[in-house]
Amino acid sequence: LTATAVAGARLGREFFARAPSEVARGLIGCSLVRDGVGGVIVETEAYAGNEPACHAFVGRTARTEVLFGAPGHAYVYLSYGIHHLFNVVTGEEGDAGAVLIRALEPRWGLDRMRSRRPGRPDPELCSGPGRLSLALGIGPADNRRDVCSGPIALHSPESAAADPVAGPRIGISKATELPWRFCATGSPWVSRAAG
DNA sequence: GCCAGGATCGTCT
DNA sequence: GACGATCCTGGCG
Repeated sequence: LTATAVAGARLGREFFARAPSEVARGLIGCSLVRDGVGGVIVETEAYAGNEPACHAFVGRTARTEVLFGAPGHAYVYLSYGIHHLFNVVTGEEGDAGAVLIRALEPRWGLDRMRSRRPGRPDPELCSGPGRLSLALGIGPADNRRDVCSGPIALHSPESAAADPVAGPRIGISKATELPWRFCATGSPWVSRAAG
């Protein structure tokens, strides 16, 4: 088997200029690739500026400013002092929101992923937001980067996929009632089985 | 297989 | 000075 090129079109600014929950749902089945290394998105979460689980809920600060900015830019932040989590800013400028990419089905550049995560079996390469950042080499220097151009790219699906499964977001303590986690139906590559 | 606990640091009060 | 949008390890059964 040979890895094939990404088939779909690169997502443009307008794709991200919508409510975070719509973008999160729409990103399931799309691909995320950085410098030839990446895979198919199988798990996302939406965060909106008007609900307390979102970092932007506290308003504009040095860290959250990017969330209020133009859609289609990366928001990368340090979680628990250890892991860098990759998000894409959504909504019109001035309207804070983002989508956290939580898991990928690894597809391109597997050898580079494995060398970045020595000793890990393939199912653990990208099955979590911290894990996929390691596998793709995403770090703090990528914060605010435009994903509509440049080395981090998102592409539309090669073919239409089944509707994602929606459920509560993981690892948060506020606004847990919102069903804003989306998983590809039946995918074994998610960080946890979909509810 | 499951669960409890620890690592580690930027950001905000 | 407290708190995480997480991950890994080790103990136990």
